[in-house]
Amino acid sequence: MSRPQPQKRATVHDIAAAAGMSRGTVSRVLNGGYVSAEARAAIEAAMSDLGYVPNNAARALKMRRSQAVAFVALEPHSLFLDDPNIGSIMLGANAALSLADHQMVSLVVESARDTERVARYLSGGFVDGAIVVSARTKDPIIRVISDLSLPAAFVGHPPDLDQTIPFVGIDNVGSARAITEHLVTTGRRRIGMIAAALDRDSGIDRLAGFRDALGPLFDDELVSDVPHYDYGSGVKGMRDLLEREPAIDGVFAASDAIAAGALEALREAGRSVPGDVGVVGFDDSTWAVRCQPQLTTVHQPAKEIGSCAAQLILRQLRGEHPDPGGQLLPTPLVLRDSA
Amino acid sequence: MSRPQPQKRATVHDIAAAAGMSRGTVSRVLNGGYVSAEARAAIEAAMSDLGYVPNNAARALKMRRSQAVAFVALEPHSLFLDDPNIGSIMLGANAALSLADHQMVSLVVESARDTERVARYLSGGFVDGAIVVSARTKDPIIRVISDLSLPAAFVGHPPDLDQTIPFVGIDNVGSARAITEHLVTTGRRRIGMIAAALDRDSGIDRLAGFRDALGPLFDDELVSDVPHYDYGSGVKGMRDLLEREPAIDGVFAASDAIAAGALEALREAGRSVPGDVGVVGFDDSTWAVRCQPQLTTVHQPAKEIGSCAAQLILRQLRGEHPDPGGQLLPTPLVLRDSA
DNA sequence: TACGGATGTGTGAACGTGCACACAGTAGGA
DNA sequence: TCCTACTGTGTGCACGTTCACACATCCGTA
Repeated sequence: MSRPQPQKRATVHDIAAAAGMSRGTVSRVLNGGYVSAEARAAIEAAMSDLGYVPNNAARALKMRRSQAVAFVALEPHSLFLDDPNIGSIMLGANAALSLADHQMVSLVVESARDTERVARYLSGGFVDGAIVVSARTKDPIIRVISDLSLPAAFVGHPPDLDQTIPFVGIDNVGSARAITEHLVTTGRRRIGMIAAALDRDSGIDRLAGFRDALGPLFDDELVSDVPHYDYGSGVKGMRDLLEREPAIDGVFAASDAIAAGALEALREAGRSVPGDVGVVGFDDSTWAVRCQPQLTTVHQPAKEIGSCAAQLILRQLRGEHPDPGGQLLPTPLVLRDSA
Repeated sequence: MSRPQPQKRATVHDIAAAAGMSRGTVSRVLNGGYVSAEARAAIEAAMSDLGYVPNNAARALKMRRSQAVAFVALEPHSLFLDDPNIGSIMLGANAALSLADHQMVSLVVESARDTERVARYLSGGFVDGAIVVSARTKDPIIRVISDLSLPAAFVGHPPDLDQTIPFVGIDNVGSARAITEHLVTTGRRRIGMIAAALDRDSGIDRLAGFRDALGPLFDDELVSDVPHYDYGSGVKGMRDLLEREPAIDGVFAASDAIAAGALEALREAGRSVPGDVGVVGFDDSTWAVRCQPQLTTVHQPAKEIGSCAAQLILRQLRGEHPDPGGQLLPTPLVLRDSA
């Protein structure tokens, strides 16, 4: 009696009894099959009378399908702050799953406690698959998914641990190379980078692309590395670069938020953009159009990434085995005013 | 054969057989009860051997408890853009639920299609309760929750439809009054407001508080209303106000994002802040410290709001009936440089 | 000796579904 | 006339779990 039972709800039995039919017929009304018009009418009347709603838990148990897919956001705290794209990725995934009549459920993992509980949740039959955002290689969630062979898709970077899990992302190296080349071809010569999150693939790859594009022009002294993809880091990073090389005339910021911070630091220092210094960002987030001047940047197709990840799951649920190589989406350059 | 069955997983039966025990004993190992040391050891060995994970769907069916609580975000598209607090609210709720060993699952409702599917999901026994963010009065989700008498809590504004559902929020009227009074007491005389979202309670209440605080100083001409709580709206709203009243010396922006936009418009117009014009915002979001000058604003305790909503659910799950009046959290003024 | 309580274990039923199967009636063709 | 096909309906079982109950053993005490 300590735990009050939730109020009793109508079941197939109840509406079968009310309609004077058997459970089987009710089931056929719900799931298709031969049912006479009168029987259907009687049953539908009973259903709306008693306010019947099918019990998903029972259905999932029997069918071994829940029609739900998890969207697992690891370290969301930093994600929400650093990456304005996470919301768009979620909405993209939701839209795609929605079309296939699947429910997306987002789970956030902040603590070790969360990790364990989410692992239990994923293994428990409440979801048919999982989209995992920004996992680190070592993350225990990956092991669980791998052991369970739960249909999964990774967003952002490949799960080194299990090569059979597909992923979707962008070509960070190529995109960074392309936007850096834009700085070069517009005549910049002393080009620096504010590199962030060098403990993640995205951070490492953007730096690699930068170095790649500059070739002999590359100067180790002109790379300032900051911990996060955020505004504050941008301010700090830019001040740092200005101190090291006052003659700097081009900057590649590893994210739009960082670029926004860099603009602020440049304004402080009395440099004009793009006159004295050309600045480019990465993400094409809301930051890009908010800045003064608006940012030239790399467009991240966040919505498409989400929907692509969803497709990877749906395909696995249909029994297809997507090629494990992973999928890279195009990232067009967006030319605005900052470089 | 069109739909491949997910791979067969170990059940209590399997591990009972492997350990030479009965299902009952296995259940007792999992849920507590009298079990001898040897039996426990044998069963635990079998469990790790076979990689056993309990099936939540079956447990939920039998127990009528899923240990999961939904976090329903209505119109998340505008939320993610407008309200930087939604993430913090989520994390606050998750932390509180996590402590009670409940899984939070976020559901996103964008389309009519989503509404229906989420309603089904909520009624289906996959969750024990629901936290609903920013519902409008007419939202069909409210009806579903009400009909089901699913334990629920609303965030942000009271569900007019069903007064038995508790809510948690802030005193928008009082907070707006307080911050407006700050403008008055610091000597501003021609004070305007950029009011947003006048189709929501939050928008209406903030305007009411503003009017309240000004009393005879209030001038209808000095209110510019914009659709959303975002940066662009702030720029537009401020330009509008400057045109109507060039002598304006104080502005209450309905959100920090709007305030940031207003600062931009003021800079364009060559006004200094706080010298010529004092500007105050609302939310104490990341915008507040990013701006130049940093914003004087109203602190929204987003994390606490989330955790408070979670508590309201947990309390209902324990069988208590929280007073339906709702709960308003304190919103301290944060004095920075913009006014 | 007999009894009550504590400890340990097995068994059957139920949670609410969906599906395979069985059955009944009708119609059409060989 | 019989066999088959199609439509419509009812019944039993299984999904994997928990819980109530029955049973079994051991101990201390009346």
